[in-house]
Amino acid sequence: MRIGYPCINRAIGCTANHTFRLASYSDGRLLRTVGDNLDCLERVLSWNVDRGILSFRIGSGLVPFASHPVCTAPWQEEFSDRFAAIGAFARKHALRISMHPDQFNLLNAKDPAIVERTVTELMYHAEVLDLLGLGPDAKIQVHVGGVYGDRESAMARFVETHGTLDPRLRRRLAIENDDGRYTARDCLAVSGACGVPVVLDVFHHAVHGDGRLIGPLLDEVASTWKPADGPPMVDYASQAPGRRRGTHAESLDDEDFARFLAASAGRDLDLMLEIKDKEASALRALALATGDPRVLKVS
DNA sequence: CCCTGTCAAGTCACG
DNA sequence: CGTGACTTGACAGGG
Repeated sequence: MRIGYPCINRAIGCTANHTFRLASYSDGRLLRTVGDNLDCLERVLSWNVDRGILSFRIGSGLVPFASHPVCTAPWQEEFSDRFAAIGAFARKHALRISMHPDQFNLLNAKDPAIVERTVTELMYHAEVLDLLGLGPDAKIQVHVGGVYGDRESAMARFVETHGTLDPRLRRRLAIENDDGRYTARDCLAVSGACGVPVVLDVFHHAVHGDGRLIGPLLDEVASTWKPADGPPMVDYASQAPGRRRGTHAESLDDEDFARFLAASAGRDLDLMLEIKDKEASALRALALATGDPRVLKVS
């Protein structure tokens, strides 16, 4: 199991998510920002590898405005060597890399213009992973999308659009159950219709699921992943105590995490910890999962 | 230097 | 009908 965290490392003191206002766009500003972001991404991956953290989700803001018409800078050519070097590092250490585009990406939107913008944005994500030279196990995980008052039709639209996607994108696409619209069962139905792998978010399943136990559900979800897709990806979080239901916890809940480990034992999967304190909880989860005695004694 | 309103994009629940 | 939440705050102007 490769454990990781999304997008941001709070310990190093750099961010790979530098951006700027659209109004202040210039090619120079964009290239400078992308260079800064790649510098930090490189540092984060290296920091992670040194500590045994082998999964990482790259933030969508790595190249700000990449899919916006304003973005005319040739960042792909400018940084192709740097992408290749970072990707080579990831392959050397067998890192599980993924991305998770923003919520306004809706492949099943009713408005064709929204679908078109979504495809452009998702193609940018595929381009980043291609430039890194990563295989199809480097996934782009999205939610199924909106319901629009008719779940069946909305799911059918997703399946139809999925069939029209550029193979460079389709081979990387995965869908994840969300916390209010599409359950894991819904995602499995969509997967059955078009073959897209399903990322199980265990917290979303707890907040908005059908009550099924995690173990059997993991087995069902795992069957949607073909060998080329890599081990199934699973997102984990726990409820923030006293906060509104569905809010992610600030730090790892040892007992909840231990329950997850017990329920998922013996299965090959890669785990993304969506906890607000990021790498700190990932390190603790890694220690708990591998039975590091120094940590186990404390808890 | 710190504070805070605002930032490309969409949907939906909630008050 | 306005606001917050969503995988993730960061930018930038004003005090």
